[in-house]
Amino acid sequence: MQQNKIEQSSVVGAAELVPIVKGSHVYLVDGSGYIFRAFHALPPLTRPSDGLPVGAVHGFCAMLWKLLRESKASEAPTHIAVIFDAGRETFRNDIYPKYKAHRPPPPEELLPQFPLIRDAVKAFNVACIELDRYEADDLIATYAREAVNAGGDVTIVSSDKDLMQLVRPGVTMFDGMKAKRIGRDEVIEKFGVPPEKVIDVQALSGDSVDNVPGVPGIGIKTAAELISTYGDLDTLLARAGEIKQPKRREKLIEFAEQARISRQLVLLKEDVPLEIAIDALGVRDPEVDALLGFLRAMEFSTLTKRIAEGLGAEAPPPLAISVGASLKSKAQSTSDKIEALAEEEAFEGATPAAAVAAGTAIARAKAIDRSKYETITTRTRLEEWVRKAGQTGYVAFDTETTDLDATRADLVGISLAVAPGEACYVPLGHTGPSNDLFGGADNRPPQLPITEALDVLRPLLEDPSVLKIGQNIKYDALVMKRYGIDVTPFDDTMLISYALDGGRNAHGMDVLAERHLGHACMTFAQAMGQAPGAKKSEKTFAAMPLDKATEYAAEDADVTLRLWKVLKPRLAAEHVTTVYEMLERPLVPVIVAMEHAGIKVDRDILARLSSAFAQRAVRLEEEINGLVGHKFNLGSPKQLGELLFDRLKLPGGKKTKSGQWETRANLLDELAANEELDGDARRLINTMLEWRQISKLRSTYTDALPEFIDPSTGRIHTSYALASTTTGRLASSDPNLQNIPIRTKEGREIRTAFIADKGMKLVSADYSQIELRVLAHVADIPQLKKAFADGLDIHAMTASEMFGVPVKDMPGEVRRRAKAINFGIIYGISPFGLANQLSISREEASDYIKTYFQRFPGIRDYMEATKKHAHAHGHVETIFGRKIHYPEINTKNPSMRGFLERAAINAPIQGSAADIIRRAMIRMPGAIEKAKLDSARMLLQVHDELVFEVAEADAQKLIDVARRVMETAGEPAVKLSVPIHVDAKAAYNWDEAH
DNA sequence: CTACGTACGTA
DNA sequence: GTACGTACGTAGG
Repeated sequence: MQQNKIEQSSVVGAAELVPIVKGSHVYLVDGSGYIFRAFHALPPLTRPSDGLPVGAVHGFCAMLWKLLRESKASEAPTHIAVIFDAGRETFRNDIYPKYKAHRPPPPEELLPQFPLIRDAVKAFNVACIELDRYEADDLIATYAREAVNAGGDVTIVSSDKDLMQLVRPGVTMFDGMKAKRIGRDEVIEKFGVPPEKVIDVQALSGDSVDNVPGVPGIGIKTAAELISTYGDLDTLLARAGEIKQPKRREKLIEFAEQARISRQLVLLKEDVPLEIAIDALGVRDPEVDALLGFLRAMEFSTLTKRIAEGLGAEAPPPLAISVGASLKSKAQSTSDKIEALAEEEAFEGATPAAAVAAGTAIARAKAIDRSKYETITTRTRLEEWVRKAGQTGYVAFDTETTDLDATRADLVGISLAVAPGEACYVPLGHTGPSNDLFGGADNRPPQLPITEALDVLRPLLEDPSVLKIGQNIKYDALVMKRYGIDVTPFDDTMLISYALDGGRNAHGMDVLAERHLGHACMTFAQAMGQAPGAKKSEKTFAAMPLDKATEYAAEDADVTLRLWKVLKPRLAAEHVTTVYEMLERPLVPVIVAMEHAGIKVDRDILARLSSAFAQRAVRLEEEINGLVGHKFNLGSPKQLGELLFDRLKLPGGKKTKSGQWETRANLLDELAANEELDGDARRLINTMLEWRQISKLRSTYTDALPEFIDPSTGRIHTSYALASTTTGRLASSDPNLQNIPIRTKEGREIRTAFIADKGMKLVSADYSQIELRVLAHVADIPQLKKAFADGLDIHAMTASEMFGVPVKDMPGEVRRRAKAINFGIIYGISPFGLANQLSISREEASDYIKTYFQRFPGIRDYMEATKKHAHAHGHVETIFGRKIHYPEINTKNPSMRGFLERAAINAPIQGSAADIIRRAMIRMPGAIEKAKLDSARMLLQVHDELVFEVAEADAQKLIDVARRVMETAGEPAVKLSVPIHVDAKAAYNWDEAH
């Protein structure tokens, strides 16, 4: 959300084109190179309030500012761009697949800084450029060539030796960190040859970091000597036989081709198809508010001040309380405090543990007192609160509405909190108690008109320099979006808690308040009171009197702020900042957009199905009644169980733990397959199963879904819970669109009711076998990895390994069993469960498992290691570092322990897959925008599937984009050692698209 | 009206 | 054997 704002401003400035002429000076900054160098060369720096690593961001901002403002007039840039590497795969991998293959992933502290630096570039109103399949170096080479051709000068801001080949008349390099120019002489000093021969030297010497092979045994020194003697690489290779040293001669002859490939790898491409013309890179003034807002949000106070002065603007007040700083300056005066804050860049910060302690102390210092909250009904008081929040730099924020469903909720009020105990409530849509049929319009309490209040609040809620803190802020953001307000930037205490304590506790506000503040929140029911007569469903917040509403609403904001104080510092202390910043927080605006978009549903199709199902159910019911001889409630498992096992005395009955007969579908299936049963009994059971299926489809889907269609748009807006599962998966509700039927013919018909809008298509893209691929990767199983690399049928391969059956002409039953075992492994297999699934004996299942582990000992080792880790640490982790806690895993209760162990085995696999698709979703809007697919929107997520809507003509293009984003979603943090495959299809309804 | 168990839809 | 949400019947307030 913050990015959007900054992007807009840079787009505005991009309108004017400045052609390159003689005297133009183009600065091309190697962004990726700078990030790595700054990260390793500069001392680590963390944001005081939350410990987010920002050292590279700081170094980058300081360097960029210096370039823009402090270079000598003769060297001042007329054009400037910062250029980044787009992704891991480039055209060089087509030439040489192993190029840069051994690069380890960037360190954890660096990951959150990549997007921040892109934001920084935009905040400076400087063009931020990257292009898929090309490295930053190629873009730099291309821009440099264009600039020189047009008569301009070029400064490449980088110290990367790979760029030295570009130095020539008109092109120099500048080391942004050492503030040192690199010209022809410096290149000769480094390589022993002039710039135009650098690639020949590199082709010989290779580069172990980039995995450029070169010629073994030849380093830069020897290479330079050889090239100087023979003139260039081709001549050298042609005349290699003349070389005196025998070793060197042999190597050069043997590896001649490898040297030529190496030259191709190091040679920069000077004719990249540019998306942004060089004329569009003209230097623009920064947009003051956006830039200072960004710097302040990073909490660089000295730099903010310096840049503010340079821009002739007032420095914004620093964020009031960095936890560590406030600790340090406890007994100081306000002015001392501000002075202390001004030095916070030098301030190393309290230890993370001390920051946590301080935050907790602040949050708990003042008791929660509902009588102290202010009700705001005048513009002046509201403006005063907005000013206070602006000065503080953060504000807890909560909305009260008429409905729990944000896509249909109307705003009733907004509460704010700026410090523990300092909270207010702004009523906006209270109707007063409704004692009559007219909604009590006459009793409407005095309130600020909603449009006026929102006009005052909007600048605060959209202020890039003020952090808005919410508890499940997705809800509030969605409500505010419908009132035209973008809440940005934000933190979410629910998501912070989820990153910290997933598996330890739930993350609703009442649970968190109880756990972290020892406070029992006022419940909604308490606030509403037990007004007699009124039905609960008709009680909305709008009817609540203002005094009660203020106590309830302002308490929520107060509690949210206190929770933030307690929880935020823990992110850094417990090493999950990256999880929060990379997997949780950026997902919020994406989900808001998806929920807001909704999916079109054809009411008529559902209605038709519903009545067809109803007729069929009646027929089946009559048939059953005929067979049984009397009526009974088919929907009652209790009555059915008694009928089948007590009255008809059918064999094979099992009881549930509450002593009831079990009547689950797969049990009835087996019963019906029993040859000894008489025909009527089997007919009864089969009819019963059919009735259940049809009734389920009708009640859960065809009858229920139309109720969720928004009458004005014809679309269904589900709600995604971001913090309700233990593993990191999302959950969908109201309605749940993650369990729309697909397995049976009747069920699939329901999917045909999910349709694309006029002129549009639905695109469904789903990961193939993502969890098994994750398993192959994390457990490092050679056969599985090979099978995926070769694109084999993984279940057939498993069967073949286990039973020695060739894959060709394998009986379906054999493959089915192997498939069940593969799933069983993911679920933390047990003989009991496998036996149940396959309807075989426990002994047989036990044998299967034994055979499996003999064939894949690595899987057993992985499972044992996971269990051990869980017992030792109380948690397991996904490949992205998400922690899933199992505090009870050492319980003495064997069946419970077994359950938790299986869950702990499953969690890293399911959770890693969930993290991968989260990353894909986070990147998707940007990728769609970059591909100029304006018509495309992401609508749904079903664990391993994403559903989009797109103009018919763009469907194929979207498929390409979605597939690329999904298949590379783990990178660069994690590159799986198996390929990831995504299937995608477009059609006019969900059934055909899947 | 709520809480729980059972059944069943999805990945 | 993992992870969910919803509908329904039933027991108890």
